[in-house]
Amino acid sequence: MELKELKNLFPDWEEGLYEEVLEAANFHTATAGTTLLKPGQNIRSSMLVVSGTIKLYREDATDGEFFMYYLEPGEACAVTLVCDFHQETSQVLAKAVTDIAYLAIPLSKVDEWLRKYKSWHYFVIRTYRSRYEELLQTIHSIAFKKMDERLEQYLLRQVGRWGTHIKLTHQEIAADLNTSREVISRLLKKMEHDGLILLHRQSIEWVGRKG
Amino acid sequence: MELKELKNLFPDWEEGLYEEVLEAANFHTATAGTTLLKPGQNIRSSMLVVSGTIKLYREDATDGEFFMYYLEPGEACAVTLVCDFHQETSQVLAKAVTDIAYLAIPLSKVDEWLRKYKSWHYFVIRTYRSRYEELLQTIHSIAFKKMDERLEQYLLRQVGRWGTHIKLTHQEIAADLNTSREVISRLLKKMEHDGLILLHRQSIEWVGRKG
DNA sequence: TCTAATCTGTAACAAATGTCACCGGCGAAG
DNA sequence: CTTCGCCGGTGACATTTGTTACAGATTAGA
Repeated sequence: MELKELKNLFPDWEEGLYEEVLEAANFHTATAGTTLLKPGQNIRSSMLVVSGTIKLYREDATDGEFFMYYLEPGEACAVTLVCDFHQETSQVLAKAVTDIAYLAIPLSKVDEWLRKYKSWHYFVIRTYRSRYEELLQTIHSIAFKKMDERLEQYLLRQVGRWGTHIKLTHQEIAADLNTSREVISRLLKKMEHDGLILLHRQSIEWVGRKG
Repeated sequence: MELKELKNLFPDWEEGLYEEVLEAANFHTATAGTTLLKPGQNIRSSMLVVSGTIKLYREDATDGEFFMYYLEPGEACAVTLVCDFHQETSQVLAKAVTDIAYLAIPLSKVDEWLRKYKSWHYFVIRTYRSRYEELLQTIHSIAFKKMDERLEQYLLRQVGRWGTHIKLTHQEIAADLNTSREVISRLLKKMEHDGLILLHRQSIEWVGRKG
């Protein structure tokens, strides 16, 4: 992990901070599909994503899991950043969507830098704030939108993230939107009928709105 | 506002912080029903609740408003605490539910103390974190629970907050749960039938589960 | 007192979503 | 090649929630 690369990923930090991070952090890699964080697990370090994409779920014993958000390069996991304030074991599941690389920061350092580096402090707050906004957004969708709108929004985000060729099964989409596979199949079929998408096996192609 | 009272409300702060807060803060009061924060309004100060209860809504131009949470004495509004990092005007509506008293802290001080007082920093983070947890909880309810369960949960929280005599109209409850009055009436009637509550005019009495 | 507004109850219906049953197609493992 | 499991499609139906339309009851105010 090079200094230059780090500065690129996190452009808003102060000078001394980069060096400290490089020194204190452990560089890790993992292959697609790996579970990075299990619910109930004690969190000892925080994650800064270097490359790849991570998916975060909220786990619940009774009702299953709930998709929270993606983590991308240059972002940090808000949950692990502040989870030690009460020694809590956050009920979160993190999975690598692609092959990934990340820096693991010991929580003691996270804490130490808060006082030492203003930019780190802001980074933490900003991370939290943006996640908060995202959650509000999600709530808004669930509370006010119907499934067809949510699905379209979901697909559009996938397109923005990985291009017009969406490699997801109906099952996976249904899981992310907390509904059943049949409902998704139904709505996708309708969207195909409306010329928004093309349905292939294991994948969907976004062709957008005509006119 | 006395030092002793302040220490009581916010027991986890450092010594010098109390004095600074007393000096920098403006003490305000407002009567029940007052709108304390309008969406789009520029936020110049953060609120620390001294007495009474405040209700926070997320405002949206197209789909109306969404009830977020209550603010109680000893708590701070997470939204106003960090809203200036990008000069944003958060889309939030705050209303006094009861007569209230609060301290208004200039945002410059909020920022200054972050670096000066570790306990203040933790206070801010903790505030954010607990709101985050609460949002997750809310999402969970909306995503997984049906209306009857949500209603029961809602009523139970009211009971915990203000006692078994719930002074709310069906209309108000419906607004908080983003549904229609008729649905609430229907479900309440069923709950009465099941012996959970007694319905009066303008109010509901919680009698709990038998056995 | 009379009137208007608000609150609650309810029936009937519409729409959205969840569930069940079953089918055929495809691909991986043997 | 055959079998098995996952993927997608689809129809029928149940359930939940939203909507419309009213009616009676209570309260506030003129």
